[in-house]
Amino acid sequence: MNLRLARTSCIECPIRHRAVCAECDDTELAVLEGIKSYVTVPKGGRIAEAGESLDHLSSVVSGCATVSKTLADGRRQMVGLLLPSDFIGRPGRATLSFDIEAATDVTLCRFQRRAFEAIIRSSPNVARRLLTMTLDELDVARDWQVLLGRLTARERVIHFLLSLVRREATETGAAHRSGPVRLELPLSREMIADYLGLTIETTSRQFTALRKDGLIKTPTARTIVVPDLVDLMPEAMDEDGAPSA
Amino acid sequence: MNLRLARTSCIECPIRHRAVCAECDDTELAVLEGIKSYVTVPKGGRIAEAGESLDHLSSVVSGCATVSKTLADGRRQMVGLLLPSDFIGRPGRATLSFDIEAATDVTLCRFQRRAFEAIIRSSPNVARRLLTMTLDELDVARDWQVLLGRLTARERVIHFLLSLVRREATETGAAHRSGPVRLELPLSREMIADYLGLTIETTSRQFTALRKDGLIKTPTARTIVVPDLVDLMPEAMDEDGAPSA
DNA sequence: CGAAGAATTGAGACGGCTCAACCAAAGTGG
DNA sequence: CCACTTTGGTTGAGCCGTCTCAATTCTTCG
Repeated sequence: MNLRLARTSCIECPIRHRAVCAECDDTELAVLEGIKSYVTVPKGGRIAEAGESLDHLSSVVSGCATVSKTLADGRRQMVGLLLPSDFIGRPGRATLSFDIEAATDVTLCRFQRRAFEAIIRSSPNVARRLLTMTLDELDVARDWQVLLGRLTARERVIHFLLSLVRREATETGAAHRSGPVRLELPLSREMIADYLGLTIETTSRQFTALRKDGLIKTPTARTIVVPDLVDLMPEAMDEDGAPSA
Repeated sequence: MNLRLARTSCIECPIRHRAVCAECDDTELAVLEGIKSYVTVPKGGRIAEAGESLDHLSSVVSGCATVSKTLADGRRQMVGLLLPSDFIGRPGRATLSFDIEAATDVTLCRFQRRAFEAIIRSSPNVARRLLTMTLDELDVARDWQVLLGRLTARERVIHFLLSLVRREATETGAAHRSGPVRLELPLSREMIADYLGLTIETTSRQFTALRKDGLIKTPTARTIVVPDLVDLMPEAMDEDGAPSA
């Protein structure tokens, strides 16, 4: 399940400025460079399992992974989506509370737990960056809680689509809030359902409903075209009447 | 809305060993001692509002506060419960994304944002502790996501009760997993409903159902007695068949 | 071309929501 | 001190959105 990649220099790393290492100076980067190793997990592969002990921490370099929990009777809820630059693992604790799986082929930049924990102690830049990233994840998790607790199926799906659009926008830098947008869904319907706390069927029905309402087009099941974002946004039901950034 | 308290020494502070300052040495503690101030917010008072800029960070010393978001049409979802030793605010960012309100009278130990951020930079013990606490909060938020996305009303209420029991246990140190337990609910039915992503009515009905099933007794609306925890736990539906710690 | 997996669609059941009445406890004012 | 209001909680009846179960279509890939 693992495939060693050619060593890439941190300097030309695609996630250099967004990952845990974002605030490192050259010296710190050199240390990380020394202990890192790349690994690729194929689509569908397990990256980590709840309860099992992890001896590597890592950053997602490319691809998309899911964080989820499965109940004894099979009910499943996704609680996190890991994209390039996101961090996996918990310094200071060996075990994880959730399953992590590759939704697409995923390339990881891994660090030995021990070595990384030492770096955190010696390099406040890494520690601070990790704190910021964790606080951001906490905000995401809490917004997700609002979605799961209070939004209707239609609102959830719209929210999901808008979040993908927003992410794409921040990645490419293009900040268009109107006009047509094309999306490649990184997740299957089943995964989207697990993401949104719905069933596959309800999720699918919402997509067709949105299509019939002319809010989206679906050239293929995995491709969504939004003719005009402005039509979608008023239905998103964000907080308190504030414009949904 | 604020009431200044007599200055209490950090040494005899009830949350000394669990809050952000838990890992501080005497020198660091002295610095914190110098910049802290106590404030009490009465039950129902707003501690902070989403979007507004906060110039104090603080620890909850006593009482119970809620973190929540309200949608434009009034739907409300609680996303966090703040108890003694929990931290409020985000170093490195002035604004909060959620409303924070006092569910009971709440006493806070406050620090000027600027001063505290300086401490974080100079004292890795505080930064590390804050990272650990944030990671813990993230785990809580994600378990909460599972509850909101996949559990039935009955399961949610049972989960809620068990989480209160567990918290009480860790506070007092007593770790009984069977036998009668008495709980004082810190939240009204409305707040519990917002916590669980349900309506007041459904929440109330679940309490009566549990009472009729003999799993709990309700001497008053705010007091729950659990005759035997063991009866409640199998219904909690925790992950994957693992015993619900 | 056939098989397996993914997605869609339909029909009916059910859990939780809405709306509304009712009740108990705690203030409040004459 | 007692009617009146207010607040928080419970209960009931009916509706609606989502789930369940099942059949069908579409897609991918050997």
